[in-house]
Amino acid sequence: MKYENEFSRLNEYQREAVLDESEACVVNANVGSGKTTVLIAKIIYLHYEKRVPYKNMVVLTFTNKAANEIKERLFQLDSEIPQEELLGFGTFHSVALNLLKNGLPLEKMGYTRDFAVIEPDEELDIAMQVIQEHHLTIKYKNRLKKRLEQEMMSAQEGRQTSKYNDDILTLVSLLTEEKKKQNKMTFFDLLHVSNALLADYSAEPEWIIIDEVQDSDKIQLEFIDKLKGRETKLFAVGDPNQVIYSWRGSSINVFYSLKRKYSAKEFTLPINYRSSASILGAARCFLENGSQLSGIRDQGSKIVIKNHYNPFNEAEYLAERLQDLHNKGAEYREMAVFYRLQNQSHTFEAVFTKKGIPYEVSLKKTIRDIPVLNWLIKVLRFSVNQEDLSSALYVLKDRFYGEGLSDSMANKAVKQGMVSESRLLELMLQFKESCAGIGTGEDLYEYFNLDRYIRPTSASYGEDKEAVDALLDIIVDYIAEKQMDFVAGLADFINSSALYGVNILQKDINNQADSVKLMTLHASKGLEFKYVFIVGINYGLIPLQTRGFEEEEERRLFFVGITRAKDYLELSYYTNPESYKAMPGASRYIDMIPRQFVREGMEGAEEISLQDLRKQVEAAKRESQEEAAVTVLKVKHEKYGLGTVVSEDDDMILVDFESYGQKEFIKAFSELSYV
DNA sequence: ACATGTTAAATTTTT
DNA sequence: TTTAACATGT
Repeated sequence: MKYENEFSRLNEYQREAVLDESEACVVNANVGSGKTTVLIAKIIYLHYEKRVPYKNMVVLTFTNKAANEIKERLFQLDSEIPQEELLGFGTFHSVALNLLKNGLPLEKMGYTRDFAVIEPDEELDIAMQVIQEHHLTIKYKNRLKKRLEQEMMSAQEGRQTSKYNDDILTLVSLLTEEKKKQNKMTFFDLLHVSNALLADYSAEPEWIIIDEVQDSDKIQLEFIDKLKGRETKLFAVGDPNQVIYSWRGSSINVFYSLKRKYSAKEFTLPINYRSSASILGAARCFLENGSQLSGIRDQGSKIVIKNHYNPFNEAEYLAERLQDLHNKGAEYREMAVFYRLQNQSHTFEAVFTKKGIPYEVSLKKTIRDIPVLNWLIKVLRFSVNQEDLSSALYVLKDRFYGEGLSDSMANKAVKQGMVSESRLLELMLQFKESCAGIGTGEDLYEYFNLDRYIRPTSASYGEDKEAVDALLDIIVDYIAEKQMDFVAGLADFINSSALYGVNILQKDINNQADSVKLMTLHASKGLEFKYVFIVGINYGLIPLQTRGFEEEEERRLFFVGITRAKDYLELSYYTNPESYKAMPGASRYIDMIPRQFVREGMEGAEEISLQDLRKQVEAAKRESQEEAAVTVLKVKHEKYGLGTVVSEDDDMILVDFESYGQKEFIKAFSELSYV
């Protein structure tokens, strides 16, 4: 039988975990040790050997990508699995959504079955409207999103007081009511409402299987607990060394507390198949105390440590280096550049574009990032749900698209039913009755008379129309494929687009394209590349210097980064980081790597010690300072404008500004750029 | 209404 | 360090 092949490739550790019979079991899987392989093998084993139907399993992942990977593997064995068998397979949020849509008595929580899922920004819009309507006093409104998130979390933990003396608690309860009234749930609400309802109504799956369990936050753990019936068995895989999202609510202890809570048997997957011995040797220095990590590959090429003068220099060097690798036969898709902060990508983008190196920046684009689509989605939201007043108000009040009504006019039209104030409002209100004849994207476009409302005279018209056409086509196709009634299908699309995203810009997600990947260390989790370059390893940047400074997490983040590399790892730092966060010179993390795994400099076999490298760096620094002393250095500052450098040392820089006079800055914090 | 002093926060990101 | 919002004073 075909499925048995899945087991023959497992090593003894993996097989032991898959064949295990205990009620609850956690797998402590080292980086690169075949975590997903074991998880999928377990599912296949349960299904084919133990005859557990897929619909009796709940398989929880954190990303849609991971969920799709698992489902795809199952389809490879049997392409005929019906969709509804796999409703329990997906992210925590999508599984919760399916439970709410198909079973849980959510009327008890003040919702109806056709509720809508909203993104965080939309909740913020509603919150602002609530604040305005009830004349609430809220401090730090610019950080409301973060504050709301915190308040929701602390309400979850039963805390009733807030840090500031304002109406935030009133806002939270009014907002909760308003969301119920408008029949909307945020991502948080999906789990929160599910948890509340699961207390009385147990779904009791036969098995709960969890991927990357170390990333679970409080509410997700509660979801697992509520979902788990007396007879439910548990299988969870994770790696305590890869906790990099504790700032989002996961904790390092999740793995062990789960084990204790369910008296789970623990298995370990110790062998890393991914990386060369040199890379693993370095990685071991960044492990949690007491963790083991063994590999099976040979030494491989040593880790290269490079020093560059500044980010621009580095980008120029890297461009050449990558091109060189490519000329020698390596594919661009096997190469990746990791950095700590999003905005570090700009230098690379500019230089790579100039040099014609294909690249892709990993940045998620959602519908909300494109203003015209953000507006259009709200038009559709109100059209299918007339309780959704906040969307209607947004649509009418938007200054760029639609009719651009004033606050009071829009309120009159929407809340007091003065429909004649707005043709667009009429169209939205009549949509449900009039949409019978709509079959194509163009029909939808025509119905709402969108040409008039997306500003045909504006410079962005062409681009906007293209985006609108693309989205409308995607919507119509989606409804056709699901064979749903038009209105219901449209509502379903809006929900799933919030949860799974929509690929409007196909070129952004084309994984087949042979391009270098640029991403933050966080985004690199779960991926692997033949050649990995980690840049900007300066103290202050890696590890990032912050106020609530948790070095442990930064160390794990760096660990995640270096363990992405299969064959070749290159680390670099700047002499002049040109960022107020970073200090000149190598981060401590560079020194932590044992010399035996390191080859310094690129050319030649002779090894240069770290000491020598430091001397070189010092020399380069001195050189550049001497240079600075001879030639007059011009600098630019956002606020003070142009100026010349009067003097500088390791820490301070004194600048004479043309229109301000002299001012001294601490180098590490000043936002000066050389011109 | 405007001027001046004080305080908190800045980053990573999936759904 | 820098910024924006908040707090208080005239």
